[in-house]
Amino acid sequence: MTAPETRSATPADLLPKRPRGRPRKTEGERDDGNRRQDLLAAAARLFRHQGFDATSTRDIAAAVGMHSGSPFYHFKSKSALLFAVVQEGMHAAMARQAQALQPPGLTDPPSAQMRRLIRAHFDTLLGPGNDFIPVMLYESRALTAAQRSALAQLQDDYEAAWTPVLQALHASGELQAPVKVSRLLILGALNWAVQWYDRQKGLSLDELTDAAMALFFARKR
Amino acid sequence: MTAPETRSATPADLLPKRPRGRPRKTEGERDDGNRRQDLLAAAARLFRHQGFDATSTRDIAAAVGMHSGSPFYHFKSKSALLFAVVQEGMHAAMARQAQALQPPGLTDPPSAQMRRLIRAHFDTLLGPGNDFIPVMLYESRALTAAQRSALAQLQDDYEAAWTPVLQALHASGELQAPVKVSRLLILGALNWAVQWYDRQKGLSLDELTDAAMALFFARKR
DNA sequence: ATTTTCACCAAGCGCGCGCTTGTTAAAAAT
DNA sequence: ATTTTTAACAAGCGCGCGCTTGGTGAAAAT
Repeated sequence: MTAPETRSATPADLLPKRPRGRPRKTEGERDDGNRRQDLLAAAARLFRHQGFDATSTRDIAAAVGMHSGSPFYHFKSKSALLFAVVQEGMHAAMARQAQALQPPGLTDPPSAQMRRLIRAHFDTLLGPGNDFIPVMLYESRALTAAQRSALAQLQDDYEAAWTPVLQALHASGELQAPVKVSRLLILGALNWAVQWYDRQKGLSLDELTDAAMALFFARKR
Repeated sequence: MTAPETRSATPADLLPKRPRGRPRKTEGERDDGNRRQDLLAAAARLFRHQGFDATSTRDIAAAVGMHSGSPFYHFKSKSALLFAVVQEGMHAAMARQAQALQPPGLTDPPSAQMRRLIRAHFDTLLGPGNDFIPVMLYESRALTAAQRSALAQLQDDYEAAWTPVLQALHASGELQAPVKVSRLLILGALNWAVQWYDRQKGLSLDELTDAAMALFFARKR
């Protein structure tokens, strides 16, 4: 009889029995590391909904049909896995932001640029399946000091893009509060939406963006 | 030789050796339960700075000079201790809010009422030694379902006070976005300040309140 | 045909955690 | 003077955690 691990409730007999060894690399197709991606996605989902500490590496392994030790082949520690999640999230967020700011949009009025920045931010935060950034916002305390400062660099880059647009809005009188503290308060208002926004509740991301614009910026005279 | 507990690094010999038994109740003075208060304050501080899961009940006991099992005399579980912390925080917050709204302030303009609401909220969030509400905002996931719904009731009461003031500001044109989503976005912006506000950094709570008012509300014409 | 590499399984170690149980000393009540 | 109550100590149990180590079958490289 094959003994289950320690006393787990997930006996080996019930697992999908994936084939061992190398996966097929069909016709030069780059299929490399897609189990790693599976682990990242599962970890992000679990970290988001139960928190980092309340999620065991066994939970993550089970979610992708592995045994408890196997994730450590792909990530050298649980915290390295968390870091990979937040890094992935930030890279996606910056790609989405770059798309929102790319020409020809750079030439239209500051308020239109701001609307696209906010809309992109909501996509990143609240779009379907986007668990990576919520995890970053609420679980990064579990990172090591080195990982946290690497993350802070990415966050600075992301937030820096907001400053020139806010300065233009301040110059035109549409933004009445100081630029620096405005950026902090505005991003706070947006980030907090993770706590209450529900996609099924009839408020679309476009409507939410409209509300935010109306709240923060005066109509031009 | 008195063996230390299990393998702890806190041998009984090094603890302050508090007197056992009942504390003195000097001349009818109500001194009851002030060790319980010590535990609450220590737990709030530790929960805030290291998170609930990363704080052991041994940490909390050590912070008030107790042995590891003693906190369970005052609180029947770690999560009950967390609940007591957030409950205490909410009661203090509502008392501070009631003071901000008490007559004769109720008769002055909505914008002045709103300023006092925001200022009171910042006191609750960012005032010195106020760890209770930050713990509530970021650690309530560790509560049981029953505790969470009891907490939600208190939060609803607290937030309900904002609605009539926002409605008045909307009616006068000072608030341009819908009231309901405005309340969510505004409270988000304020709550997020816990993440970045630093009392030593030269921005006072009054200045912060000014900035928030300028950001959210248009000057009356 | 043989060797090497990859991606996992199988088993379990040691540690720190929340919490319990029995005891004790001082204060309060009788 | 005796009993009861209070607030803690002393010791440790059992469990689940992160992580490790050795093995193994299939694919890839030679």
